[in-house]
Amino acid sequence: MGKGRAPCCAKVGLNRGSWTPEEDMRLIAYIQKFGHANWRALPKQAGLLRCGKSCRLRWINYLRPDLKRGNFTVEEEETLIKLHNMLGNKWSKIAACLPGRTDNEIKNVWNTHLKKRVAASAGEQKKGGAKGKKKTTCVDVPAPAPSPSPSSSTTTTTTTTTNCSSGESGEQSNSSKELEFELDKIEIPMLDLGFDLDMLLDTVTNTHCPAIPSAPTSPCSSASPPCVVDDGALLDLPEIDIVPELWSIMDGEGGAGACAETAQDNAAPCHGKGTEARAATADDDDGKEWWLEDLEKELGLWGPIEDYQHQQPDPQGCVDPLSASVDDPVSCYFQAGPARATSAVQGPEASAVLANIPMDL
DNA sequence: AAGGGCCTCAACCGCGATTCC
DNA sequence: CGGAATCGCGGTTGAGGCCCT
Repeated sequence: MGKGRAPCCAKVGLNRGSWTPEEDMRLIAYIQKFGHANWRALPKQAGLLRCGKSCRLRWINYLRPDLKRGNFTVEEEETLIKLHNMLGNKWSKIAACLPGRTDNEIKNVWNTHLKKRVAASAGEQKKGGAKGKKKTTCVDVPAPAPSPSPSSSTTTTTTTTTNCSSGESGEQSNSSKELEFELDKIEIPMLDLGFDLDMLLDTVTNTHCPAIPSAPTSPCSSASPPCVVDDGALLDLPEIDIVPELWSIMDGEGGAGACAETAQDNAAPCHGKGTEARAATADDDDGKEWWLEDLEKELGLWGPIEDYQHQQPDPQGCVDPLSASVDDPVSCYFQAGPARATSAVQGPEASAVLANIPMDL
């Protein structure tokens, strides 16, 4: 645990609060080009007046192209309940098992909906008499994790598995057998999720969900090619000209001067442990459509999808002269969709997508 | 129609874990 | 090996929207 923690963005006068479409676009464009090998250096490189943490959060929770949007399905909710039963508040682990959902989203859904629902149903079960021993201890009543699990948070991390098993709560300390044992006890009716409990187990123990169908491939997994849009063809992102004092302040405080250059130097950003995607590489056009449409709606850019579908023959993706003029990089990007936008960004018309990013960056 | 309360969710904060040098 | 830098996680907050009275 480092002692020299960098100051929060608030302390150096960076932007906070809601993201503007332009900021989103900058972030997307940058990550599409260079990945996110260094979150701390990223905002400077991308010309964003945000701290790296904020950028990371925005990308992971909102801009990532492989995100699902909209309400949780019943299946997802059931899965979430089960996983929470097993893992407690390990939102990132749970998120790994719910393709397209973020830990933040899951946390919100749990806290706002499912917790109450589960508590209510648990209460009803109690009233109606605990049916069967297996439920009384395993229903979602988060219990403090007694075990000194190395990965557990010291704050209020809870787990629900402790009552059911040996007391070893950490997901990493649980053997598959133990988890299997847990799963056997879970009473929630198993829905047809397209995967079975073994898959879930695999998921839980490996913190990712290779077995779950339709899970978006993680473009940035260590097994995947590095998130370089076009290997060897990285553009030099122009230096941004925003309040240089700010960056020097940040560099000075964080001693990140050396890091500041890393993004550009990284020919293969997002390599190694990167688990967040750059842009989805899956050829899922339907997925792109909803992703695009939803994101456009979010950013107030949405128009009938047909409008640009007709124009898509243009390989650059920046096409529709009416609703997606190249003067509007945000619109252009979202109309192009994640994968398409990738090529759009790197193509000759990259300047269109990055129009608002100073080209001398 | 207006006001107030409730709910949702994006974003922030702080800290532990991990990696780098 | 130890310290620094960075990442990632989980808890919390607050603005905005929705619903009820």
